[in-house]
Amino acid sequence: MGFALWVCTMPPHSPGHASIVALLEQEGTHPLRGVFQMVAFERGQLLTHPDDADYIFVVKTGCLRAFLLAFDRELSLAYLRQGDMFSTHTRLQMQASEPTELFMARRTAVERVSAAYPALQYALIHGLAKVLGQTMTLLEDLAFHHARGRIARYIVRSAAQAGIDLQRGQVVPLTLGMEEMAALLGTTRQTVSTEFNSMIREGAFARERRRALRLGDVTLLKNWASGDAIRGG
Amino acid sequence: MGFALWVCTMPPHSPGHASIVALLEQEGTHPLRGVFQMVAFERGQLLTHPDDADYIFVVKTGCLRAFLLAFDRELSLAYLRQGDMFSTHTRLQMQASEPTELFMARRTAVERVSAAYPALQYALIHGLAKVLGQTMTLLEDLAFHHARGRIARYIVRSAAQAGIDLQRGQVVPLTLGMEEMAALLGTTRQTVSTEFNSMIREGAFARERRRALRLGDVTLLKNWASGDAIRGG
DNA sequence: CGCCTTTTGTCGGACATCTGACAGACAGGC
DNA sequence: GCCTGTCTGTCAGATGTCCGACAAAAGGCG
Repeated sequence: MGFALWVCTMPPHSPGHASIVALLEQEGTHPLRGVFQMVAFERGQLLTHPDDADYIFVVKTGCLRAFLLAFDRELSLAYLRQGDMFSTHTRLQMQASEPTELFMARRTAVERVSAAYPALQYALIHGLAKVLGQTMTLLEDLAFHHARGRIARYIVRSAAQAGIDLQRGQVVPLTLGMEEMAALLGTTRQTVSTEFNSMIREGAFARERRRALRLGDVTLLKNWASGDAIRGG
Repeated sequence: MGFALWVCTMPPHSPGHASIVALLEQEGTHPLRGVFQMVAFERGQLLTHPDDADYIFVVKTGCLRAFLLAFDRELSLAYLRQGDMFSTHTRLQMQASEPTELFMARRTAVERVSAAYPALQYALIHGLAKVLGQTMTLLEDLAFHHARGRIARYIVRSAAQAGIDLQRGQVVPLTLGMEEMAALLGTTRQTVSTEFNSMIREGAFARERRRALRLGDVTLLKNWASGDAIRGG
């Protein structure tokens, strides 16, 4: 059943994630309910365990931010939402970026039952692929793009995730504020704010509302997203 | 069989990798030999396939460099050596950094037989974990450390991989030259060269020979590796 | 509607790194 | 031993970003 082979190749945004949540939400004495417990987190709360055990979790509602932490800096790697599955026992910190409910289970318990539930395996691969994909994107951002290029790439990704074509007049919802965007793009909120407003002044887009923008000259955006290498920023 | 669950938790440098190469090297009509073919690459040669198919490979001899490519910049993620298994169908480019022999198989064929060969699954997890671990290290380098810190961390890792304590007088072999080190640390060879020589002048180590150094004041090295955040470089 | 908290915008100076260029050292081949 | 190719060392100037600080805007609550 070498589904791990897919980790390297699977696109992160595959459909069908709600099935694992539906499976775990079933009432009664469903066997999985004995494996997973539901835990709630407030906004800002970290995912920690005193015994540092190895848990697998599924996001039921809300949003978890996976990030690296060093000194007093944070680098966000991914935002995990409903249906996303991942592990606590990594180098990554996890924090609820809004009120969040998780299904949690010890990894050893999940291993015992996973062969009988393909949806579990599918969810894990999907979660891994999502973080891996975002990790590669982040590496490209940090190694090859200046701040403006990273912002442009984030906007293009946000449009794609919302199923919106890159055309003048379209409204692109942004799920992150300035500070969160800075943490995801590996820079500071001052740099993001300054650059973002400069891009608006150059006509690439306009501010529609707090967390949405209306596209303007999309050629500018595309050029910044693709052509803006560190060379000749 | 949820061994994919281990991807998140497994330390990348686990023992026992030679077993997969020994298995694949067996003579005669061993079933795996029908799945894997041996391919040789010259130094500098890229791993490409005209049909862009999805292959799994195991390094038999030599070394493959996995890297991201953008414009004319490269960012190395990992050097795969004997026993390391990985996939061609990722965003990563692969290049032989010395003459190299691989066992290669189509992913679909590997999936059909992997349940019968735990060594295959083990090798894949190990390969994934190695690249993942190195990816996290690289993200920490790029996001949190200046050039000097990255060099110090690379030296500390090289010492650990060679089983050498960080003590004055010890000789640490470095497997990479300046240019390769720069590509692995996400900077330029001029920056690495300038910084490396400055670290020598400050007494952290001395040049033993072309690709080895003799440790000096290891407190300096440790401080640079751990304390040198982007803040207050 | 006013107040408080949070988020965002902007600034000048400091710092880290990149860049193209050039020169020297080293290794391998003839 | 010489030549060539590769690798390494160094430089000055340019560029991008960070930083602490301060102010303004926005949102939520009573």
